[in-house]
Amino acid sequence: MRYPPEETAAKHRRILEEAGRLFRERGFAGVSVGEIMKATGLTHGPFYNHFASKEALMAEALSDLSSRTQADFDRILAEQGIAAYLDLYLSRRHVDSAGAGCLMTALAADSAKEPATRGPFTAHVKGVIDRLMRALPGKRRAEADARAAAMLALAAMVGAVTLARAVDDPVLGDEILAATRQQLLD
Amino acid sequence: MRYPPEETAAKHRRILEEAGRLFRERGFAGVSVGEIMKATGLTHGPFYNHFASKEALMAEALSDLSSRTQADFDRILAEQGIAAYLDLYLSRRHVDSAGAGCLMTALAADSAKEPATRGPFTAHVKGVIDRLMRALPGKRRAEADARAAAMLALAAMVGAVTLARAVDDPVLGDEILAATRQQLLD
DNA sequence: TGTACATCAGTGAACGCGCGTTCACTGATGTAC
DNA sequence: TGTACATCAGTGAACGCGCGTTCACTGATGTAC
Repeated sequence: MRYPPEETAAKHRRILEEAGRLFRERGFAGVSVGEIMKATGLTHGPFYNHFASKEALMAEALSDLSSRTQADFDRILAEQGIAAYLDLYLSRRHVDSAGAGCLMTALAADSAKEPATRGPFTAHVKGVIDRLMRALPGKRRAEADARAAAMLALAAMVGAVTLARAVDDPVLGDEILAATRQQLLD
Repeated sequence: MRYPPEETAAKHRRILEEAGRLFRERGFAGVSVGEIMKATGLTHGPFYNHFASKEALMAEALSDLSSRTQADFDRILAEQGIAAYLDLYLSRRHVDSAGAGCLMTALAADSAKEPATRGPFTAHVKGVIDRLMRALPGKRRAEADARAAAMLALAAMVGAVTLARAVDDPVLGDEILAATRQQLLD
Protein backbone atom coordinates (compact mmCIF):
# COMPACT_ATOMS: atom_id res chain seq x y z
CA MET A 1 0.00 0.00 0.00
CA ARG A 2 0.93 3.58 -0.41
CA TYR A 3 1.34 5.82 2.66
CA PRO A 4 1.56 9.59 3.14
CA PRO A 5 5.19 10.75 3.28
CA GLU A 6 4.94 11.98 6.90
CA GLU A 7 4.00 8.46 7.95
CA THR A 8 6.99 7.01 6.11
CA ALA A 9 9.30 9.53 7.76
CA ALA A 10 7.78 8.75 11.18
CA LYS A 11 8.40 5.03 10.64
CA HIS A 12 11.99 5.74 9.65
CA ARG A 13 12.41 7.64 12.90
CA ARG A 14 10.78 4.83 14.87
CA ILE A 15 13.16 2.27 13.38
CA LEU A 16 16.14 4.45 14.34
CA GLU A 17 14.84 4.87 17.89
CA GLU A 18 14.16 1.19 18.46
CA ALA A 19 17.48 0.25 16.85
CA GLY A 20 19.28 2.79 19.06
CA ARG A 21 17.71 1.32 22.16
CA LEU A 22 18.17 -2.36 21.24
CA PHE A 23 21.73 -1.92 19.93
CA ARG A 24 22.74 -0.22 23.18
CA GLU A 25 21.06 -2.96 25.21
CA ARG A 26 22.47 -5.96 23.37
CA GLY A 27 25.11 -4.83 20.86
CA PHE A 28 24.94 -4.81 17.07
CA ALA A 29 25.23 -8.57 16.69
CA GLY A 30 22.78 -9.29 19.48
CA VAL A 31 19.80 -7.76 17.71
CA SER A 32 18.30 -9.00 14.46
CA VAL A 33 16.71 -6.86 11.76
CA GLY A 34 13.47 -8.76 12.33
CA GLU A 35 13.49 -7.91 16.02
CA ILE A 36 13.97 -4.20 15.36
CA MET A 37 11.12 -4.18 12.85
CA LYS A 38 8.86 -6.09 15.21
CA ALA A 39 9.64 -3.50 17.92
CA THR A 40 8.51 -0.75 15.55
CA GLY A 41 5.33 -2.74 14.78
CA LEU A 42 6.14 -3.95 11.26
CA THR A 43 7.29 -7.13 9.55
CA HIS A 44 10.91 -7.41 8.48
CA GLY A 45 10.29 -6.94 4.75
CA PRO A 46 9.99 -3.14 4.51
CA PHE A 47 13.25 -2.67 6.39
CA TYR A 48 14.96 -2.51 3.00
CA ASN A 49 12.68 0.31 1.91
CA HIS A 50 14.30 2.38 4.65
CA PHE A 51 17.91 1.15 4.81
CA ALA A 52 20.31 -0.45 2.34
CA SER A 53 21.51 -3.02 4.89
CA LYS A 54 21.83 -3.72 8.59
CA GLU A 55 25.28 -2.13 8.42
CA ALA A 56 23.78 1.08 7.02
CA LEU A 57 21.26 1.10 9.87
CA MET A 58 24.06 0.77 12.43
CA ALA A 59 25.81 3.82 11.02
CA GLU A 60 22.64 5.91 10.81
CA ALA A 61 21.44 4.80 14.26
CA LEU A 62 24.82 5.84 15.71
CA SER A 63 24.66 9.30 14.10
CA ASP A 64 21.13 9.70 15.33
CA LEU A 65 22.04 8.64 18.88
CA SER A 66 25.01 10.99 18.79
CA SER A 67 22.97 14.11 18.03
CA ARG A 68 20.26 13.18 20.49
CA THR A 69 22.65 12.45 23.37
CA GLN A 70 24.79 15.54 22.75
CA ALA A 71 21.61 17.62 22.94
CA ASP A 72 20.74 15.91 26.24
CA PHE A 73 24.23 16.67 27.54
CA ASP A 74 23.88 20.37 26.68
CA ARG A 75 20.47 20.58 28.27
CA ILE A 76 21.48 18.91 31.55
CA LEU A 77 24.64 20.99 31.70
CA ALA A 78 22.69 24.25 31.26
CA GLU A 79 20.00 23.30 33.76
CA GLN A 80 22.00 21.46 36.43
CA GLY A 81 25.75 21.80 35.86
CA ILE A 82 28.62 19.37 35.38
CA ALA A 83 28.57 17.81 38.86
CA ALA A 84 24.95 16.76 38.38
CA TYR A 85 25.80 15.39 34.94
CA LEU A 86 28.60 13.26 36.38
CA ASP A 87 26.23 12.04 39.10
CA LEU A 88 23.76 10.91 36.46
CA TYR A 89 26.45 9.35 34.29
CA LEU A 90 28.19 7.53 37.14
CA SER A 91 24.96 6.14 38.62
CA ARG A 92 23.47 2.69 39.20
CA ARG A 93 20.54 3.80 37.05
CA HIS A 94 22.83 4.41 34.06
CA VAL A 95 24.57 1.06 34.61
CA ASP A 96 21.23 -0.77 34.68
CA SER A 97 19.58 0.94 31.72
CA ALA A 98 22.09 0.63 28.89
CA GLY A 99 19.34 1.02 26.28
CA ALA A 100 18.82 4.64 27.29
CA GLY A 101 22.43 5.42 28.18
CA CYS A 102 25.77 6.47 26.75
CA LEU A 103 26.45 5.16 23.26
CA MET A 104 30.21 5.06 23.79
CA THR A 105 29.96 2.80 26.79
CA ALA A 106 27.40 0.54 25.14
CA LEU A 107 28.88 0.37 21.63
CA ALA A 108 32.61 1.15 21.70
CA ALA A 109 33.71 -2.47 21.30
CA ASP A 110 31.14 -3.15 18.58
CA SER A 111 31.92 0.07 16.73
CA ALA A 112 35.61 -0.78 16.64
CA LYS A 113 34.71 -3.90 14.64
CA GLU A 114 32.17 -2.29 12.28
CA PRO A 115 33.92 -0.05 9.72
CA ALA A 116 30.72 1.80 8.79
CA THR A 117 30.19 2.97 12.36
CA ARG A 118 33.66 4.27 13.15
CA GLY A 119 33.14 7.64 11.46
CA PRO A 120 30.02 8.62 13.45
CA PHE A 121 31.57 7.14 16.61
CA THR A 122 34.72 9.24 16.24
CA ALA A 123 32.70 12.41 15.59
CA HIS A 124 30.74 11.72 18.75
CA VAL A 125 33.88 11.27 20.85
CA LYS A 126 35.28 14.57 19.54
CA GLY A 127 32.04 16.35 20.36
CA VAL A 128 31.96 14.99 23.90
CA ILE A 129 35.61 15.91 24.54
CA ASP A 130 34.92 19.51 23.42
CA ARG A 131 31.90 19.76 25.69
CA LEU A 132 33.69 18.26 28.71
CA MET A 133 36.66 20.57 28.14
CA ARG A 134 34.44 23.62 28.52
CA ALA A 135 32.32 22.19 31.33
CA LEU A 136 34.89 20.70 33.70
CA PRO A 137 35.88 22.76 36.76
CA GLY A 138 39.28 24.49 36.82
CA LYS A 139 38.82 27.18 34.18
CA ARG A 140 42.11 28.90 34.90
CA ARG A 141 43.99 25.99 33.27
CA ALA A 142 45.82 26.26 29.98
CA GLU A 143 43.77 24.88 27.07
CA ALA A 144 46.05 21.85 26.61
CA ASP A 145 45.61 20.92 30.28
CA ALA A 146 41.85 21.31 30.05
CA ARG A 147 41.80 19.04 27.03
CA ALA A 148 43.89 16.39 28.78
CA ALA A 149 41.62 16.63 31.83
CA ALA A 150 38.56 16.19 29.60
CA MET A 151 40.10 13.09 28.02
CA LEU A 152 40.95 11.55 31.38
CA ALA A 153 37.43 12.27 32.62
CA LEU A 154 35.87 10.73 29.52
CA ALA A 155 38.10 7.64 29.70
CA ALA A 156 37.32 7.19 33.39
CA MET A 157 33.57 7.67 32.88
CA VAL A 158 33.40 5.17 30.03
CA GLY A 159 35.64 2.69 31.83
CA ALA A 160 33.80 2.93 35.15
CA VAL A 161 30.35 2.30 33.67
CA THR A 162 31.71 -0.46 31.41
CA LEU A 163 33.29 -2.24 34.40
CA ALA A 164 30.27 -1.69 36.67
CA ARG A 165 28.11 -3.35 34.01
CA ALA A 166 30.39 -6.34 33.55
CA VAL A 167 30.98 -7.06 37.19
CA ASP A 168 28.87 -9.64 39.03
CA ASP A 169 28.89 -7.79 42.31
CA PRO A 170 26.78 -4.61 42.54
CA VAL A 171 28.64 -3.45 45.66
CA LEU A 172 31.92 -3.47 43.73
CA GLY A 173 30.20 -1.77 40.78
CA ASP A 174 28.84 1.00 42.97
CA GLU A 175 32.22 1.42 44.60
CA ILE A 176 33.89 1.91 41.21
CA LEU A 177 31.27 4.50 40.26
CA ALA A 178 31.63 6.36 43.57
CA ALA A 179 35.44 6.34 43.46
CA THR A 180 35.44 7.69 39.91
CA ARG A 181 32.91 10.41 40.73
CA GLN A 182 34.79 11.49 43.82
CA GLN A 183 38.18 11.71 42.11
CA LEU A 184 36.94 13.49 39.00
CA LEU A 185 35.32 16.23 41.05
CA ASP A 186 38.33 16.50 43.45
CA MET B 1 42.37 -42.87 17.98
CA ARG B 2 43.71 -42.96 21.46
CA TYR B 3 46.34 -40.44 22.53
CA PRO B 4 48.66 -40.22 25.54
CA PRO B 5 47.15 -38.07 28.31
CA GLU B 6 49.89 -35.40 28.09
CA GLU B 7 48.93 -34.84 24.48
CA THR B 8 45.26 -34.42 25.40
CA ALA B 9 46.17 -31.94 28.13
CA ALA B 10 48.39 -30.03 25.70
CA LYS B 11 45.53 -29.80 23.19
CA HIS B 12 43.22 -28.53 25.92
CA ARG B 13 45.75 -25.82 26.69
CA ARG B 14 46.13 -24.97 22.98
CA ILE B 15 42.37 -24.55 22.63
CA LEU B 16 42.32 -22.21 25.63
CA GLU B 17 45.20 -20.16 24.24
CA GLU B 18 43.74 -19.80 20.77
CA ALA B 19 40.29 -19.05 22.20
CA GLY B 20 41.81 -16.42 24.49
CA ARG B 21 43.52 -14.75 21.58
CA LEU B 22 40.58 -14.92 19.14
CA PHE B 23 37.95 -13.90 21.72
CA ARG B 24 40.01 -10.84 22.64
CA GLU B 25 40.47 -9.97 18.96
CA ARG B 26 36.88 -10.37 17.82
CA GLY B 27 34.63 -10.91 20.84
CA PHE B 28 32.80 -14.07 21.91
CA ALA B 29 30.18 -13.90 19.17
CA GLY B 30 32.72 -13.03 16.47
CA VAL B 31 34.56 -16.35 16.70
CA SER B 32 33.07 -19.75 15.92
CA VAL B 33 33.93 -23.01 17.62
CA GLY B 34 35.12 -24.32 14.25
CA GLU B 35 37.50 -21.41 13.84
CA ILE B 36 39.06 -21.94 17.25
CA MET B 37 39.55 -25.65 16.56
CA LYS B 38 41.02 -24.93 13.14
CA ALA B 39 43.47 -22.52 14.82
CA THR B 40 44.60 -25.32 17.13
CA GLY B 41 44.99 -27.65 14.14
CA LEU B 42 41.95 -29.89 14.64
CA THR B 43 38.48 -30.32 13.20
CA HIS B 44 35.50 -29.03 15.16
CA GLY B 45 34.26 -32.45 16.34
CA PRO B 46 36.57 -33.11 19.30
CA PHE B 47 35.79 -29.72 20.79
CA TYR B 48 33.08 -31.44 22.81
CA ASN B 49 35.61 -33.90 24.22
CA HIS B 50 37.23 -30.90 25.90
CA PHE B 51 34.35 -28.56 26.75
CA ALA B 52 30.65 -28.99 27.44
CA SER B 53 29.70 -26.03 25.24
CA LYS B 54 30.97 -22.80 23.72
CA GLU B 55 29.71 -21.02 26.84
CA ALA B 56 31.82 -23.30 29.06
CA LEU B 57 34.85 -22.50 26.92
CA MET B 58 34.24 -18.75 27.33
CA ALA B 59 34.23 -19.10 31.11
CA GLU B 60 37.32 -21.31 31.21
CA ALA B 61 39.19 -19.15 28.68
CA LEU B 62 38.46 -16.08 30.81
CA SER B 63 39.77 -17.74 33.98
CA ASP B 64 42.85 -18.87 32.11
CA LEU B 65 43.47 -15.39 30.67
CA SER B 66 42.99 -13.90 34.11
CA SER B 67 45.70 -15.96 35.80
CA ARG B 68 48.09 -15.51 32.89
CA THR B 69 47.67 -11.73 32.68
CA GLN B 70 47.85 -11.22 36.45
CA ALA B 71 51.14 -13.10 36.41
CA ASP B 72 52.38 -10.84 33.60
CA PHE B 73 51.33 -7.80 35.62
CA ASP B 74 53.29 -8.98 38.67
CA ARG B 75 56.35 -9.74 36.58
CA ILE B 76 56.40 -6.37 34.78
CA LEU B 77 55.75 -4.56 38.04
CA ALA B 78 58.65 -6.32 39.78
CA GLU B 79 61.06 -5.84 36.88
CA GLN B 80 60.13 -2.37 35.64
CA GLY B 81 57.69 -0.64 38.02
CA ILE B 82 54.23 0.87 37.72
CA ALA B 83 55.14 3.76 35.39
CA ALA B 84 56.52 1.32 32.83
CA TYR B 85 53.40 -0.83 33.19
CA LEU B 86 51.15 2.15 32.51
CA ASP B 87 53.29 3.04 29.48
CA LEU B 88 52.80 -0.46 28.09
CA TYR B 89 49.08 -0.49 28.88
CA LEU B 90 48.41 2.96 27.46
CA SER B 91 50.34 2.37 24.23
CA ARG B 92 49.54 2.23 20.53
CA ARG B 93 50.89 -1.31 20.55
CA HIS B 94 48.30 -2.41 23.12
CA VAL B 95 45.53 -0.68 21.16
CA ASP B 96 46.55 -2.44 17.95
CA SER B 97 47.05 -5.94 19.36
CA ALA B 98 43.87 -6.69 21.25
CA GLY B 99 44.46 -10.44 20.93
CA ALA B 100 47.44 -10.23 23.27
CA GLY B 101 46.12 -7.45 25.49
CA CYS B 102 43.92 -6.70 28.49
CA LEU B 103 40.92 -9.01 28.85
CA MET B 104 38.82 -6.35 30.54
CA THR B 105 39.18 -3.90 27.68
CA ALA B 106 38.58 -6.56 25.06
CA LEU B 107 35.75 -8.48 26.74
CA ALA B 108 33.94 -6.29 29.27
CA ALA B 109 30.92 -5.66 27.04
CA ASP B 110 30.71 -9.32 25.98
CA SER B 111 31.18 -10.60 29.53
CA ALA B 112 28.33 -8.42 30.79
CA LYS B 113 26.02 -10.31 28.40
CA GLU B 114 27.31 -13.83 29.11
CA PRO B 115 26.24 -15.05 32.56
CA ALA B 116 28.84 -17.83 32.69
CA THR B 117 31.71 -15.36 32.27
CA ARG B 118 30.72 -12.79 34.87
CA GLY B 119 32.18 -14.71 37.81
CA PRO B 120 35.70 -15.03 36.39
CA PHE B 121 35.50 -11.47 35.06
CA THR B 122 34.60 -10.08 38.48
CA ALA B 123 37.38 -12.04 40.18
CA HIS B 124 39.84 -10.61 37.67
CA VAL B 125 38.70 -7.02 38.30
CA LYS B 126 39.10 -7.51 42.05
CA GLY B 127 42.59 -8.92 41.56
CA VAL B 128 43.66 -6.02 39.37
CA ILE B 129 42.27 -3.42 41.80
CA ASP B 130 44.24 -5.00 44.66
CA ARG B 131 47.43 -5.00 42.62
CA LEU B 132 46.99 -1.40 41.44
CA MET B 133 46.23 -0.28 44.98
CA ARG B 134 49.59 -1.51 46.18
CA ALA B 135 51.52 -0.39 43.10
CA LEU B 136 50.27 3.12 42.50
CA PRO B 137 52.45 6.02 43.74
CA GLY B 138 51.37 7.96 46.82
CA LYS B 139 51.88 5.34 49.55
CA ARG B 140 51.25 7.75 52.42
CA ARG B 141 47.52 7.76 51.55
CA ALA B 142 44.85 6.20 53.69
CA GLU B 143 43.81 2.76 52.43
CA ALA B 144 40.37 3.98 51.32
CA ASP B 145 41.98 6.71 49.23
CA ALA B 146 44.43 4.26 47.69
CA ARG B 147 41.56 1.99 46.75
CA ALA B 148 39.60 4.84 45.19
CA ALA B 149 42.72 5.92 43.29
CA ALA B 150 43.21 2.37 42.01
CA MET B 151 39.61 2.25 40.80
CA LEU B 152 39.92 5.58 39.00
CA ALA B 153 43.16 4.42 37.39
CA LEU B 154 41.61 1.15 36.28
CA ALA B 155 38.50 2.84 34.89
CA ALA B 156 40.62 5.39 33.02
CA MET B 157 42.97 2.72 31.62
CA VAL B 158 40.12 0.53 30.39
CA GLY B 159 38.19 3.51 29.01
CA ALA B 160 41.19 5.06 27.27
CA VAL B 161 42.20 1.88 25.42
CA THR B 162 38.55 1.10 24.57
CA LEU B 163 38.06 4.55 23.08
CA ALA B 164 41.41 4.56 21.29
CA ARG B 165 40.42 1.28 19.63
CA ALA B 166 37.00 2.49 18.55
CA VAL B 167 38.09 5.83 17.18
CA ASP B 168 38.81 6.25 13.47
CA ASP B 169 41.59 8.77 13.98
CA PRO B 170 44.91 7.45 15.36
CA VAL B 171 46.03 10.96 16.32
CA LEU B 172 42.99 11.34 18.58
CA GLY B 173 43.52 7.83 19.93
CA ASP B 174 47.16 8.54 20.81
CA GLU B 175 46.13 11.84 22.39
CA ILE B 176 43.64 10.06 24.67
CA LEU B 177 46.31 7.54 25.68
CA ALA B 178 48.90 10.26 26.38
CA ALA B 179 46.47 12.43 28.35
CA THR B 180 45.44 9.47 30.50
CA ARG B 181 49.04 8.40 31.13
CA GLN B 182 50.10 11.94 32.05
CA GLN B 183 47.24 12.54 34.48
CA LEU B 184 47.46 9.15 36.21
CA LEU B 185 51.14 9.65 36.97
CA ASP B 186 50.63 13.32 37.99
C1' DT C 1 56.19 -62.22 25.36
C1' DG C 2 52.29 -62.43 21.87
C1' DT C 3 47.58 -61.99 20.76
C1' DA C 4 42.62 -60.29 21.26
C1' DC C 5 39.96 -56.89 22.86
C1' DA C 6 38.49 -52.41 25.08
C1' DT C 7 39.22 -47.67 25.07
C1' DC C 8 38.48 -43.11 23.47
C1' DA C 9 40.26 -38.85 20.93
C1' DG C 10 40.03 -38.32 16.60
C1' DT C 11 37.06 -37.53 11.55
C1' DG C 12 33.61 -35.44 8.87
C1' DA C 13 28.72 -35.70 7.37
C1' DA C 14 24.47 -34.20 9.11
C1' DC C 15 20.97 -31.82 12.12
C1' DG C 16 18.01 -27.81 13.23
C1' DC C 17 18.06 -23.03 13.74
C1' DG C 18 18.17 -18.08 13.14
C1' DC C 19 20.16 -14.82 10.43
C1' DG C 20 20.33 -11.03 6.49
C1' DT C 21 18.35 -10.45 2.36
C1' DT C 22 15.20 -11.05 -1.84
C1' DC C 23 10.98 -11.12 -4.24
C1' DA C 24 6.24 -11.92 -6.12
C1' DC C 25 2.36 -10.08 -4.71
C1' DT C 26 -1.34 -6.69 -2.42
C1' DG C 27 -4.09 -2.74 -2.17
C1' DA C 28 -4.84 2.17 -0.49
C1' DT C 29 -3.42 6.64 -2.10
C1' DG C 30 -2.07 9.98 -5.69
C1' DT C 31 -2.37 11.42 -10.68
C1' DA C 32 -4.08 11.90 -15.54
C1' DC C 33 -7.73 12.57 -18.39
C1' DT D 1 -16.25 15.50 -10.67
C1' DG D 2 -15.69 10.44 -11.84
C1' DT D 3 -13.02 6.73 -13.58
C1' DA D 4 -8.63 4.09 -14.93
C1' DC D 5 -4.18 3.55 -14.01
C1' DA D 6 0.54 4.14 -11.78
C1' DT D 7 2.82 4.21 -7.59
C1' DC D 8 5.11 2.13 -3.79
C1' DA D 9 5.19 0.80 1.29
C1' DG D 10 3.41 -2.85 2.90
C1' DT D 11 3.10 -8.72 3.52
C1' DG D 12 5.11 -13.06 4.23
C1' DA D 13 7.23 -17.13 1.94
C1' DA D 14 11.64 -18.36 0.44
C1' DC D 15 16.78 -18.23 -0.37
C1' DG D 16 21.53 -19.40 0.99
C1' DC D 17 24.61 -19.34 4.70
C1' DG D 18 27.14 -20.16 8.94
C1' DC D 19 26.41 -21.43 13.37
C1' DG D 20 26.52 -24.80 17.68
C1' DT D 21 25.97 -29.36 18.36
C1' DT D 22 25.42 -34.54 17.50
C1' DC D 23 26.77 -38.95 15.99
C1' DA D 24 28.29 -43.20 13.47
C1' DC D 25 32.50 -44.51 12.50
C1' DT D 26 37.97 -45.10 12.63
C1' DG D 27 42.15 -46.81 14.29
C1' DA D 28 46.40 -46.29 17.32
C1' DT D 29 47.36 -47.08 22.12
C1' DG D 30 46.72 -49.45 26.59
C1' DT D 31 45.21 -53.76 29.10
C1' DA D 32 44.08 -58.68 30.10
C1' DC D 33 45.27 -63.16 29.63
